[in-house]
Amino acid sequence: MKELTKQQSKVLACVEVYLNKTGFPPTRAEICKELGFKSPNAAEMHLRALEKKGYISIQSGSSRGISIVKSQQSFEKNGAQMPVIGLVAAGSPTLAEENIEKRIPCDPSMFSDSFDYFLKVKGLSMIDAGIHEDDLVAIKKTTDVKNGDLVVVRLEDEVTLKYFKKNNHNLELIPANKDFSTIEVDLREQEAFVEGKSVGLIRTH
Amino acid sequence: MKELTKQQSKVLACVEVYLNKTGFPPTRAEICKELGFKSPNAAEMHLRALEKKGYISIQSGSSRGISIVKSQQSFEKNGAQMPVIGLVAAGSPTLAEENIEKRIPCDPSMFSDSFDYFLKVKGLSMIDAGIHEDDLVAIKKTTDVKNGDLVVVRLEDEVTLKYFKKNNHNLELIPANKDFSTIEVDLREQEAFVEGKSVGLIRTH
DNA sequence: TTATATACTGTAAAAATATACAGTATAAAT
DNA sequence: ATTTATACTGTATATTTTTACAGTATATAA
Repeated sequence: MKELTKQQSKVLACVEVYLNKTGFPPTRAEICKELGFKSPNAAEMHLRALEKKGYISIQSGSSRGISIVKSQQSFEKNGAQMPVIGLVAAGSPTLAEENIEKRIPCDPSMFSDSFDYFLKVKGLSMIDAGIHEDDLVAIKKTTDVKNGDLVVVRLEDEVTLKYFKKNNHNLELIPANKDFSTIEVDLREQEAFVEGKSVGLIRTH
Repeated sequence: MKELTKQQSKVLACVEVYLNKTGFPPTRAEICKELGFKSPNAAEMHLRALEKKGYISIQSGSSRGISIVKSQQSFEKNGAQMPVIGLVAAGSPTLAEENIEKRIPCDPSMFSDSFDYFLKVKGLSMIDAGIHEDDLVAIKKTTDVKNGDLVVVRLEDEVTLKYFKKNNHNLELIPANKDFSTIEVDLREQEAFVEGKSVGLIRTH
């Protein structure tokens, strides 16, 4: 495959980003706007070059008739890359780039319910539920949880993975290990934030 | 999610097929041609209905500005669908269609090593390794296994998932549950076929 | 010095496209 | 008997979009 010039590479990336974001390809004018060109012909020329080099194909006469033949990066591959977040002691498990340990190629719909990220398990508090240290628990971001759900809860600056049980203002976070004790929270005295619930688990052997 | 009428369903399928084939969405006129309508307004009305019901979104004023919000089938998935095979008592876990319980959308490279299928775990013999009944163990087809690997072995017509340990002609298949005992095989007297080894595990909560 | 390739601006026209409006037809519901 | 929902045809137009053409500028190679 022929090498791309710096500008051609930018244009290809622009098309891929647009496609990812909207689900359909950009027009010449939209590429121009994104990359700061002032003439649609600038985009046109780069697209023609990309077509000649085999990276895209252009359906002549069709609006937005661009399709990616060969993605320049592993970018927008086949499947999604789901982020893995460490169970950090301080703060909530956010999807900010600096908290992402790595990404795993898999489909967000691989479990019965969709999920948003993997949480890497620390400690042995859920071992009797077959959840080991370094297992990756698939978390769906939601506050809609029921008693008995395996949930991610933030208490102060501590994030924990436990079974959920709530009666009025009394919240119990129940471990699955007899050496650990249930965390009891009186919601009138302390706040607790439900970050999400587990919909599945994966482990690498 | 609201139900679709027969025609709306056809139009949505048409959009998905077109998108799969070309990489960009169809115009109203193209939908008409595909489905035999004679007025672009026919397509327009169906698209509006699909938008109202939440199946697609339409970027107003943009040509081909259709994006799929909720695919009607699991159709047009990009990623692979990995087969799940039950740990059948008789015969080896083959990939023949009749043995496949279902398929899970995920990437064969999601674990450190690639795998070929999921094996659905029966029984509690590996529970101390955190492997529960109905967990899906990702199996890589190989005979290249080392002592300590978690392997799928076939003895006669029995298939089992155990830890592997071999010294000369003495093979031990070790469970992870003190209520089960190690299976010892003298390879001079009985054959044992290594079907593959586990590279990971997934569980749906 | 003269090409040659890259990288654009600026304009304009033809073609593609979305989309509104005015109808028609049919089956089911009220 | 009349409304309501679905499912279209047919036409027209404003807008979007592609795409050709005529230039400009700069760096590199011959």
